[in-house]
Amino acid sequence: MNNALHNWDRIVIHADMDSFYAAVEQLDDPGLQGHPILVGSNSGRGVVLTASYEARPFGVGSGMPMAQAQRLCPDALIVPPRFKRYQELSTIIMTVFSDFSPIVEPLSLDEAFLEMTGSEGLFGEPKNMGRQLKEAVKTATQGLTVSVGVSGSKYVAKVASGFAKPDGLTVVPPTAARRWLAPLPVSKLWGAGEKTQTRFAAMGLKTIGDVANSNPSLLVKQLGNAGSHFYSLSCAKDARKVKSQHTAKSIGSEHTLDRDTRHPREIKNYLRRSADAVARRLRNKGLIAAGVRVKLKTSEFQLLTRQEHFDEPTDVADILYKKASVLLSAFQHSGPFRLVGVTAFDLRTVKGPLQLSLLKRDGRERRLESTLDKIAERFGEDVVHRAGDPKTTLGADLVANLDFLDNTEGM
DNA sequence: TCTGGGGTCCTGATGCTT
DNA sequence: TCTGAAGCATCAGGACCC
Repeated sequence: MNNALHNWDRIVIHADMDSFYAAVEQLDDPGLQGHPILVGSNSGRGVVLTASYEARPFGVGSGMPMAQAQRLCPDALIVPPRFKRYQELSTIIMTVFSDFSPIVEPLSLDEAFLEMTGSEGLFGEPKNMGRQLKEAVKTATQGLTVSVGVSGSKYVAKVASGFAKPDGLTVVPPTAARRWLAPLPVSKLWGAGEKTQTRFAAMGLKTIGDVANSNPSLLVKQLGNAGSHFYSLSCAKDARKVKSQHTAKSIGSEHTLDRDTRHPREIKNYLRRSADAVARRLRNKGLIAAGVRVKLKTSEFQLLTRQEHFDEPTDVADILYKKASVLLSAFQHSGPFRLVGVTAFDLRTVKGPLQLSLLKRDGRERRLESTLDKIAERFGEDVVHRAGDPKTTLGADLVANLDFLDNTEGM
């Protein structure tokens, strides 16, 4: 092993595509290359999703209202997003990542952590790992660039990947991490947004080094548990593992209205649209929801929520909608509202939802559970998931003929 | 100037159970 | 049977991230 590796207990890579949506648009349409472009909706109340690097010197960035971005950069071309295409390229990129490590934790379509500990034999020292990863992504996507950070923890790797964008490669050995972080502003602490930064400022803490040299018990007193979290990060201590398994905890759909409204009928139309979208996504992912939450945003940007559990988990749009409509009447605020949303939460994997609801009626669900467990044992979970879908032959069979279940009792 | 949509996690209040 | 405390679950809201 290389001598330089003696100080590396862990090797973590954070890879982050450079202005991903905008780069994809420029890749697919060479006429856009070299021009400032803004990906996002140009209508009504849209914001910039991604600005190309040509647009950024004008002060334009993600999350900025489109109207404001256009004023700052009048020559910019506005391109509506094509999420399907971004998803396609994301799949290619994640496949490249998985060629480098069996443990990949995607954070979004365009970034991920890779656990690289123990792969020095394959890819050489950390810097070489980063170089090869960048090259592989560029080749697989026919030209997209990725910025890569390599260090001994997720946090430092993440800060490092953003250090030399675009097309950067920053390697921070674990022993140098605390020193490397020290001069950076507190805004680089993961989880410290605007509010927290204001509180740090009030405490006289401007840099990560200031936080690392401060009194941790004072931080806890001022910021609660987050105080000790930020203190650990500032000292480059972050033992969180890279996790390849991700299970969704909630699925939501929300709409900002073209104009604010206080009319229940209009709001219910949006509830219906959102409930349909959520139910579709639940079914696509083979999930059912045990509860639903309604979200309203007032004209003054106050966010209000009401939630409730179902008697039994569901993925049916109509049930989501009906519960959401009931919740709507529980809000004290009469509007007007600018945003309406529906979120399904407390998600579970489908285990024959249709059959379960049918059998619940005649008290046979426990038998079904054990039957499905047996099927899973013999044929794998995937078969059980497909059995839960009435569109499949197996699912249809199960639904059509409940006697099948009785006959499989002795399986 | 005027603030999207998809999420996650945390905290404090409240209510239920033991 | 009543009551208070402790523990836990749920809910609403806030903050944050991409």
